[in-house]
Amino acid sequence: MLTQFSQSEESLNTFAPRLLNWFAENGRHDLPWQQHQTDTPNPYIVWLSEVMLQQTQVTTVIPYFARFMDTFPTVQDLAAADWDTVAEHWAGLGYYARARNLHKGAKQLVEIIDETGDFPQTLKGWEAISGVGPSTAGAIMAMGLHRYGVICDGNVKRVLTRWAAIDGDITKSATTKALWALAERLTPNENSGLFAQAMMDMGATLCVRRNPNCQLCPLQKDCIAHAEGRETDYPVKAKKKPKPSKFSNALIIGNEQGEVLWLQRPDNGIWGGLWSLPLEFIEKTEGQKSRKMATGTQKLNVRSNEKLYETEFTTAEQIINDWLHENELVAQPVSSTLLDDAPIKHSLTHFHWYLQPQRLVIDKAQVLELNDKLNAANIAFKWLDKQQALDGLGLPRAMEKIIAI
DNA sequence: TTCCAGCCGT
DNA sequence: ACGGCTGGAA
Repeated sequence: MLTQFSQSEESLNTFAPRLLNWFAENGRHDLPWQQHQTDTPNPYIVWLSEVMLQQTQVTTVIPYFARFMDTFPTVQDLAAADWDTVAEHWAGLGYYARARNLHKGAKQLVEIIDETGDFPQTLKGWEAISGVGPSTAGAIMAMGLHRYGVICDGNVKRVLTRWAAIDGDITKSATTKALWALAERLTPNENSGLFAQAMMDMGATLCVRRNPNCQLCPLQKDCIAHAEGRETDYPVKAKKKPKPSKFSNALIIGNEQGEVLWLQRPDNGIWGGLWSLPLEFIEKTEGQKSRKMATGTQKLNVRSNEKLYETEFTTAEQIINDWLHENELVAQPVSSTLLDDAPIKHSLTHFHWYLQPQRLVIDKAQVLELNDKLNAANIAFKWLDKQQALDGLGLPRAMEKIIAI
């Protein structure tokens, strides 16, 4: 079965040489993960940088990459590290499942290296590593091993949907398939690593989402979207649903030494594996806030739709919320201004989150009681002052915002 | 202030 | 098909 492409054979055949020529003369060659590149490619550097770059821009990744390479110069160093050290290095980059998969992947890689003497050498071998999917595996094959590899990430999809006027929704599997087929058709057998870098660089610097710089583009003469003046109509994506809003109290529970209680979040869900203040989900309806009660303790009127939020309590938060309620302890709102509450707004993938810091100081006996309850449930927790928390814990940005008040 | 991109796991 | 985070741009 011959796949049909909207571009001519001539255009398909000259795509790679035009792009490679542009990259050689105008591309970026001094990114940190490129500087480390020599005639002997380093799969560790490519794997680490590609995972960091999966959902994050180059300028954001640069300092994180430098710090990772400093602390974990080899995959063995990363595999041997404690999770908390890895989390602290990743904190702020977001999508923390990437960090958990990276750490797990390092252990998988070390096991393979111990068995075979080297990193995986095949696409399938890399795709078996946690956190490595088809595009990252292709990038590692091409740039990390100097073998043949095809990438089809967001940059590539933007370039190709414009150049070939592919107007299917790129979130649909049929369109994804077509884009991969085109990417494979265009990737040269030689220098697929340079080609991958060139595609990503072109997409990131010229063929950008808004105001693409078509004048400098080596693909301009046969770009269908450009010919139609419809560059920004591509790529086609389904419209997004509006995000709902959620409201939570972030409990700053202090002891008499001025230390605050921190909880490690479970691996799944928001901020998985990082540290957070205990959260107390609240429901906001028609301007009224009502305190959310954990299962089994509700003495207040329970609304019929409250179950929607129950699963969002972690076990630790249920214990703390129950204990506070039993002891009739109520935290007081902390305001950045004297006059009114100023919740921290934090937007996540599919909802906006309003976090209201609330403070409460408990005495020595209460601390011991709470510690006992958390220990009994095997909860990971720490009492730390602000600076200790900032320096020693992997904190999500939202927590940094809260303790900055 | 609001909107948006982005790849993998489940 | 959906959830996950943040910084940058409009």
